[in-house]
Amino acid sequence: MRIGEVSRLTGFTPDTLRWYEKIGLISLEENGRTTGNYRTYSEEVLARLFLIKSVKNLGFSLKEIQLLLDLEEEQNLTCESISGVFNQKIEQVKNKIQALQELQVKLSDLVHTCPGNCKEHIQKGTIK
Amino acid sequence: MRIGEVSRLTGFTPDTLRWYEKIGLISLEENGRTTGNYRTYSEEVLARLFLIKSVKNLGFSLKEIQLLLDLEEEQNLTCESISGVFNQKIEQVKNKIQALQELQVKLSDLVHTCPGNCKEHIQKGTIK
DNA sequence: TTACGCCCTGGAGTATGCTCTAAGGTTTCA
DNA sequence: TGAAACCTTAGAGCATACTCCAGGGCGTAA
Repeated sequence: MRIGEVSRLTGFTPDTLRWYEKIGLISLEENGRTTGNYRTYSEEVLARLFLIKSVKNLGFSLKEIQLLLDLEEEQNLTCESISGVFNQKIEQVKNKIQALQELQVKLSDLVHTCPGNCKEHIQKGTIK
Repeated sequence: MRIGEVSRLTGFTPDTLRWYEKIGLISLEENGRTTGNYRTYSEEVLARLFLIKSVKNLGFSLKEIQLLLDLEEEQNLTCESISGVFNQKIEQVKNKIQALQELQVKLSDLVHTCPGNCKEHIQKGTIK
């Protein structure tokens, strides 16, 4: 399978596929090129790309995805290891939500007390 | 007031202060240099830096801060204009919170149904 | 054979907001 | 006078995740 078809199947652009290869997220096998030097993708690599895609949609960075792929490489992709990684991400997400909620409250307060208050606070930088 | 003192007062590093000047977020007056070519900061600029700092803490990008500063420049920093800008930001924050909450649910579901489910879903990229 | 689509490479550019470096000039204090 | 602290500039580098480009080669169908 050449890069164009993989692109259509996965939704990643050819540029992105080449990029992922460059940073080591995927790697083509020894025989991963045609005589004309075109990349060929095996079913395994395709599966890995679908993995990357779905985990990416869960908000994981490429670095975090790499860790998950390393686990798989080492045959350590167990329930426990997966749960560990995911729970960590859940914590991160929770923290981010909380920070944003606090921010929302602060912003709303500012807007609601705006007349005779907001502008001065902004100009003097006295928003806490 | 020279850059070092402004740095101590505002918490911005000298590099950051020079950066803000370069991108036009602040600008020193005509007489904003000593004979030795050192920057001097007026009280107005200092106040503007405190403004920048507090608005930055509310999650505004430098570009958004620039818009706010432009309003001030044009004497249009009224309750209405401030509320407009802030309400827009509140919307953004709300949307981000919602997206993260949905993500959290998805992640939690995955972890809770993990045994006999999670690994396969991950490997096959069948997480919805 | 030729046209067209697909693919290759290395390298630059994008956005955001700094941060660091090199190589020098200025101020201040003892 | 000399050291230490402070300041100057232009330009490169960082992190993230691509995206685009130029200048070429490959594959296939008419």
